Amino acid sequence: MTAQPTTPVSAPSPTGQRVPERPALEGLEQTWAQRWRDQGTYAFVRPERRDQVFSIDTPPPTVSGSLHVGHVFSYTHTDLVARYQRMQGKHVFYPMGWDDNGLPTERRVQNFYGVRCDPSVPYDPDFTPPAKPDPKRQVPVSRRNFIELCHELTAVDEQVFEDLWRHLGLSVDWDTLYATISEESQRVAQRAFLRNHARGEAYLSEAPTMWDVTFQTAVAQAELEAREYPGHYHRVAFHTADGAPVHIETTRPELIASVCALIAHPDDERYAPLFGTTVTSPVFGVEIPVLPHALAEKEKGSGIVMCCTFGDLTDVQWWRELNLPTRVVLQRDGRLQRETPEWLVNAEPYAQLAGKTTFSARETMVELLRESGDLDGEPKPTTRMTNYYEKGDKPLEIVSTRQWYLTNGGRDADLRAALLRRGEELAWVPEHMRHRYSNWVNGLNGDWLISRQRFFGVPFPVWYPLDADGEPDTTRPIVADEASLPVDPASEPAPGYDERQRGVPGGFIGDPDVMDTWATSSLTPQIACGWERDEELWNLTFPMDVAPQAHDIIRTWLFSRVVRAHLESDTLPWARATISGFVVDPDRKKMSKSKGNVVVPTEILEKFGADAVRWRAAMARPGMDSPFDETQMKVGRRLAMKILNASKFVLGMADAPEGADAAAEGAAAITAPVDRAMLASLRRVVAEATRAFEAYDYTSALEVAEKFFWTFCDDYLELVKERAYGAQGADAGASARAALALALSVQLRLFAPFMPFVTEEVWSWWQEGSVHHASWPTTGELPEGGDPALLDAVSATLIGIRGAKSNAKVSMKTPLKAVTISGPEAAVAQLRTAEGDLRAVGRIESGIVWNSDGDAVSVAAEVATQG
RNA sequence: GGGCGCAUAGCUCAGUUGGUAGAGCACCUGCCUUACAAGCAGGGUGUCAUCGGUUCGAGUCCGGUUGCGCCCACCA
Repeated sequence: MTAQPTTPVSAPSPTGQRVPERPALEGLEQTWAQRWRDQGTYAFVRPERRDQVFSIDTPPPTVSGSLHVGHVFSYTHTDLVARYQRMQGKHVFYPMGWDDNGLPTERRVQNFYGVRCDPSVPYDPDFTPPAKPDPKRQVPVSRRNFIELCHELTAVDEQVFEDLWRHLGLSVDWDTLYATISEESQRVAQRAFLRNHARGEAYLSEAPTMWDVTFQTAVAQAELEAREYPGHYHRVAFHTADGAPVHIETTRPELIASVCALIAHPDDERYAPLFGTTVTSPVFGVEIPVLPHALAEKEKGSGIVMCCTFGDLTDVQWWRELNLPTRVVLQRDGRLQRETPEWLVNAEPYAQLAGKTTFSARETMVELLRESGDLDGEPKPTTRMTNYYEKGDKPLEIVSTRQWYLTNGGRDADLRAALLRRGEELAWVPEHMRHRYSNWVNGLNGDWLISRQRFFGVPFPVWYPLDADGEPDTTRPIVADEASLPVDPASEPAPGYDERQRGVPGGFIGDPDVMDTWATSSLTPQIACGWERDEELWNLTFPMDVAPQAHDIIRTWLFSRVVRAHLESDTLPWARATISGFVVDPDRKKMSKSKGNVVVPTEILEKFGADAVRWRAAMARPGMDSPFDETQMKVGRRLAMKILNASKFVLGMADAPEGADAAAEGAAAITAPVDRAMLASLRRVVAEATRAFEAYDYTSALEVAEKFFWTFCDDYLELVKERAYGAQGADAGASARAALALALSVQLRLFAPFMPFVTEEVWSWWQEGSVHHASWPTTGELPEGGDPALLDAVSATLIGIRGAKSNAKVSMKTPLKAVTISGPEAAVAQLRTAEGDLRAVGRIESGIVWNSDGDAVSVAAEVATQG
């Protein structure tokens, strides 16, 4: 047979759909994804009250990256909760967003098209990218051309993402799709910035900042990543006035031209005599003060350290606290400046360093030190941890620049305490993840640097007046009017000015920077919920109910949204944060492109089907990393297949619409004790699954439903099938059929959040509407009075009967004789009520001896020999 | 160095308030059973990392140790 899954070949059901003769998983995803799309199954319909809504702050994936199986798992986790809440009658506000703004997109566009942005190039309306991109010779294009290419490529990427999410069956409302670079997002980001600025929370400051020399932009603390970096300790001599050497150790000899002090611990007796005196630097002969500071460590290196502007963050602190001179030689492009610094006494050697990168300058400097005799011994190899931009591949430098900052508690104890309280107020799933939040907030060392010297991002809605000399006055920024947002100060004149005054003395210039991606994505609740745009939506959805994310993003996205909502609305942005773990490779290593251990989600979706992949995702509890294992996917696929087959069997059993109607008619027909026992057992399952879901423990909800389902199939279904066919008379058959139909209805709904495709398919065979809008099952639907113990006793008896046949290595249809069933008196009494079913399933030909004895049910029997 | 988590069957993991250790996978054996062979039935498998404490009783509670993972800090 090659029947398609929905080909009508079998008994008609009440809805006119039919149960296929050979149900199959193939094709279900396409069929149902299309139908959900056409019918707007997951559209958000606005109710009257906030408490009727469940709103989700979906993480907008970075579209310039690729989705891996970890995303599939974590987005599935959110969808499980969304579907559960929807079945509980909530109007689920479940938007999707694309994070397409920012440096990652720029980088992808550069590589994909072989171009780079050069703001000095004029716009070319007919520009076409090179046919064969050459990464070594990127074509310079205007800012506007570059941004056009960014939009072009993100549109393509976003379609791929959407296709995957639809394939996976995410029940998002695609009508609420947003993008972080969209006009509306820019408007929200600029408006929020203007309000922060007006309240003094956003401010401009000139300060040493972490700087990526490749991307030539400042980087925020949250984007740092410490990596191991190989280097060498160089033991270098400075000299006291009488010529005695003072040895320091450094891994960065190329910065000796930047040295502004030597520093030792105040208690360090070795160097105490030098405090207050000066030494001269090697090669350059600069007079350097020797100063005490508690941050110097006696045990590190020689105990005395050179402080440069700027080698590391400790240097910055010393420079600030000790009021040291600023002697910068390192430029923003990562090279030493060309002009010889005026403070060098011996200026001549500097010519050999001028214009070099730190790496070659270091080599040169070592040679210079060797020649002057100030290098003591050979450089010793070492490995240290160094800060990198998480997306960069060269160590960060520290340069002094003017940047926009947003208060985040890093410099203000009161704000920090308030944000820590927000972390306490927030519900966390799992609970222990709240420590990561407080850990991060307590470790902040400054405000949030939000400006980036890049192009594809939200511009600051700010201009600066130019004085008579054409110099910008950054102390008097001109801010945009809220009504004009979004605004691009690079192409629109400042309020009160004419475009012709741009760049001329007495005129204005636009702020050239853009906001960091996080400065926009920190506002996803505001963007999605219609802040200042749609008051009704805002009141219905904000603060949101849940913010799902992986644990790597607590310090960035999660924290930054808390900051924004706190500053703007004096509230948490959502009541609860749910944290997913990672999918790691079988060796428990993080998946990454560079390791080549990434699993591509489309492949596993094709191979096992969305329901199976979702099943596997649901087995990963919140916050738990889980190793990728294909064999686990097969288990999910088998469950999906079993649901199809068992459902077909149950619905076919009815042989008439009666079975289907029974679910709606109620439990009156269900009289057989074993039927009532099965439903009583299911009643417990419903209670437990509901309790689990309410605690966001979708894994337990699935486990309990699945465990019951296999018992239902293996024991109950086998036990009652002959009776259901009518072997024990009309009433007994009706009881079985009604119980089967009710149990099927309940179980399909229990599985619906996990396996939306297969449950929807089966539902369509015999029910009206979507199972995803059916109500979550309640204990009230299931009749009281049954005793689950009877079902347990039946299962034990069946094991005994089957064991007898299995031991005899005969087929299960082999008849039994001389059967004795033993067990506790109560169990035996219960089992006798199911005698007819037991005889049928066991093919018991003789009488049964009932024996009230022992503390467990057991069966003794002989296999009837052939002939 | 600071924080958090984990350690239970070959693998992945459950184990609720302390009361004789569980599931699935894998493996072995059998069965083409009228929904399902991508199926079904049956089968055994453990010094619960380690040391100590509390207790009549500890996988579970308390303290220490070891190992692993993650986050943060760490450029002399």
